[in-house]
Order: sequence, then structure tokens, then C-alpha cells
Amino acid sequence: MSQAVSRMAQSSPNISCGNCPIRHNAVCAECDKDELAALEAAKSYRSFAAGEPLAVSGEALTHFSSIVSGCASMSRTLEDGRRQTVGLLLPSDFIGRPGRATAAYDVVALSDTVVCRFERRTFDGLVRDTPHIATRLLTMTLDELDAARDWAVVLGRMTAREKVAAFLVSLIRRRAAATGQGEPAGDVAVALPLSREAMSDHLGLTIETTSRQITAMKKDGLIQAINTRAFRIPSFEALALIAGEDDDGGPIA
Amino acid sequence: MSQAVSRMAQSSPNISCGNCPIRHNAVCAECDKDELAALEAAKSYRSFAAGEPLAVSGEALTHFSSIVSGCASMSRTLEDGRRQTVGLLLPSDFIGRPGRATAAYDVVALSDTVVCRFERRTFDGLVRDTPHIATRLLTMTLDELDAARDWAVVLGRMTAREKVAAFLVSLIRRRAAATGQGEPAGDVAVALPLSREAMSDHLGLTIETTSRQITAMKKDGLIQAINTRAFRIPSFEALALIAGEDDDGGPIA
DNA sequence: CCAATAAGTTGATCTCGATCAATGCGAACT
DNA sequence: AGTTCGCATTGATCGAGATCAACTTATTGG
Repeated sequence: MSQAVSRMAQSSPNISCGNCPIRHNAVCAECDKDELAALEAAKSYRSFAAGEPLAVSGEALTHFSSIVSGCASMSRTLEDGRRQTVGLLLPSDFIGRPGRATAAYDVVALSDTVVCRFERRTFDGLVRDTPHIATRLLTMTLDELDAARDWAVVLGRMTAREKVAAFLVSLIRRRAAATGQGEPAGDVAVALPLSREAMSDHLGLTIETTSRQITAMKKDGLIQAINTRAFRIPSFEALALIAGEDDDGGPIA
Repeated sequence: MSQAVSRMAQSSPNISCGNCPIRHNAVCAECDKDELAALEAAKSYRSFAAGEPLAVSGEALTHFSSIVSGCASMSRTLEDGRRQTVGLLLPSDFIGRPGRATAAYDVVALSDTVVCRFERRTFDGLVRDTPHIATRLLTMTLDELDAARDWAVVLGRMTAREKVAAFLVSLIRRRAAATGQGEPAGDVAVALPLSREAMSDHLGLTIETTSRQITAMKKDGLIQAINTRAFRIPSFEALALIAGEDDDGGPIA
């Protein structure tokens, strides 16, 4: 998909992928040989086609996984069909939590997706017995928590236009971060890894409203359509401004 | 305030409070004497009057704190004044995160509040060097993450009435959990520790809409007003049903 | 290459919650 | 007791986004 994936894939795939839950790789300074061996033994990969479920809310979750490439959504659907995505999973994001055997949300692949995974009980033991893995997981979880809280501001208080802008801005930032670039600036391109419906589920909007906002933003010159799933953004800063940010760049402190 | 506070306060206050970030107390099986002594030496208490800020977004956060009694909100305010509360902090909830020196949100005391706190650098060291403290913190953070994601469903997809019901249900559940009771049932009472404004900021609604929904729910017999800040709920189950839950009790799996 | 189907856009209308504005109510102070 | 001030409720109106519906554009398969 993005440059991120190809970059990840080439980093010593035979030892350990570059975006495992603990971000382990061959040069991890804190890992001794026994730990690496244990991780390798417990690790496996699995592919999912777009639309395929990676987990079903309420059902057993046998593995702790981390996205290697592709994109998935984590969502809850109410009885009457209303659906809210609570997290967009991109490479390096994890699925599952130590000590819990049941999935709390539905996780569905939005595009073809590869995950790196660990059998749950093995992983639980690894977290319990390996301090620096637990620490690494804590940092990742705290980051996810901040992201979830930031998103609550979008869902609770932003207009449709601001929501769409905030989504594009956050997607562009995550892609840039994954490829090791800094804060995006100026003219940038985004490939959307999801449908208008998945986008709307994430934004708490209907498909129609999302579509109309995109059209309006095209008219205003904020975005240009390469095709329906790819945009060119002439000014990232202008978009970020609409997404309700200070003009000094970066997310609100 | 609630029964929770008095119950907490009496558990060996001279050794360690019962709701410190790591839920340490005199009988913690995993803590040796040195660790306990280190915790005690680093610990202090501080009181805040209702309305007083515990932290300001973007400014230095010198301590890692845990609510002992009272109630605080964690929120972000956009430039134009729109405000969204991203977390309601009740006893045992923590403020701050290891390894970060700056507050990400505004934290304000909603009622008179007491916190138990640790000087930041000391706490960072403690988390780094004491595996079971890191593990405990990881569990708490994962729980917060689930709560934040659950709330995203409320903010993104629920109607005003459902939002108010969901808020009351979650508040009642947290109170019950804090006092060691199980799932609430039947006729229950809630004391609201916050104003209509703070409630609205949490729900992503205006004060007027929140007030109207409360009035409507009174008319429908779902809630009875003891006073403006305290309700009697004749049927917790009926309220939970409106809050968009399955009828088998408990949050959706 | 053209049907068939899914995904996306656009239009018309309606509704829920926001907004603007006034009134009610209770606690704190004199 | 009455005044004041902040909080809460109620009323009237407006508008952003939802809904219902038609249509267009991609994508897939024969």
C-alpha cells in the first residue's frame, strides 16, 4: 500500500518483523537471545482479504496480533444497525489485550491485510515475565489512549467538515510517521485505504454527509481527487487549520 | 461524597492509601519492604476546591496523581470555546503518564477533590524499575482505553436521550464497582458530582438539550429528581436498555 | 465489450439538537 | 427577611446533518 509497508517488510523478516507488538527486531538492545528465540517460536503470520473479520465482538480471541500491512477497523454495531468505528488499525497497531480471552469489538480488514501474531497464552506469559516488553506495551497503550481521547473531541464537538478534515490530517500524519518522516507540510497525497462507508462509521456521519463534505472541499480547492480513493492536498496546513488546530502545526498540545 | 470515599479512607492511611495509582496498600503481596518505603517517601496528598485546575493542557505536569476522593474532568477546549470532556475522573483514576512532562488536557476539579500524588521523576523511575507496578499500570491503562472507546460509540452514534441514559448508567456502575458491589439492579440512587454544563461537555450536547432530556425522562418515569444533583432511578435495567445495551445486563461484550 | 453489481454522488425534504432568549429556583450574603 | 448571583429549566426558532430517493461512476465477470 504505502511506502510504510515495503519499508517494514524488508527489515530482517527472518528474525522478526519490524512492527511486532513490542517492536522487536534483530537489533533490539534489551532482548537477550533466549527472549528472541521465545518470540520467534511463538510468532506466526496470517493474511486476511478485504472484508474478512479478524475478530468478532464477544467471541474468543486466540491471538494477540499486530498489523504488518493493510488496514482494519475496530467497531461496534448497535442492535439497530448503527455502527461506530472506535479505531482505525494501521501497520504497527495491535489487536487484543493481555489477560483477556474475548474480543471487545469487531475487527474487520478494510483492505487486504497481513498480521503478525502470537498465541494468546504465550504472549500473556511473555508480558508477565519480560519487563521491557510490558513497558513497551504500556507506552503503546498510553499512545492509543491519547489517540482515542483526541478522537472523542472530533466526535463530540466538530462539524462534518471539520471531521472529514481531521480524519485526512490524522491519516496523513500516521502515514508520515510510519515512513519515518516528520510533520507533513505543503503539497501531499493520500491514498484512502477505506470506503466512504468505513470513513463515515469512523466519523460518526452518514455516507451522504461525508460525500457532500468531500465534494464541498474539492470546490474550495482544499483537496483534489486523483480518483475516489486518492486525494492530493495542495496545502496540508490549510487542511489542518480546518481540523481545528492551532496554526503552529502539530496536534494541539 | 459517596460511600466509596469513606471506605477507601479508612484502609491503613498511614502506610498507603487504598487507591494509589498502583493500588498499593499494606497487604500488597508483591511489594517488598524497600518498595513500600520508596512509595511512601515519594507520596504526598493535595486538595483542590471545586473549579480549581489540577492540570493545564500544554503546561508542565510535575506529578503523577490519583484521585482519592471527589471528581474531576479531563477536557479540551477549542479556540472558539467548544469544549469536550474526554474523561470523567473518579476515585482511583490517574492523572498523567509516565515519561511525559506536559499535560495533554485540562483537568479541573468538579467537586472538592483530594489526590494522592508522586513526584513525576520519582514515579517514572518506579515504573521503570518495578515490574509489577508497570504491569498494574498497564492493566489500568487498558481499562481506560476500553472505556474511552466505549464512549466513542456514545458520542458518535447515540441520540441525546441515549447519551444521558448512558452517562447515568456508567456513573452508577462506576460507583457500584468502587464500593465493591456488583452490577447495580432495580431501584438505585445517584448523586451527580457535576453540573449540567460539565455533563453536557462530556456528552457532546448543549446544556439546554441535556436539561430537556432529563425533564423528558422524568415525565416518562425513568428518573425521579431528589434535587437537581441527585436522582432516584426506579429501574436501572430500564435505563440501561435506553443506553443501548442488550437486555442481559452489563456492557455489550 | 457490455451487462451486472457495488460504490459514490447529488437532490429534496425532514428532524433532532443548537441557538437565542426569557424565566424559575436555590444557596450565600447582608 | 430580601437581594444577588449562578445554575437550571422552558420556550421559540433555526439549521446542520439525517433520511429517502434517484442517478452516476467504477469495478467485476461473462
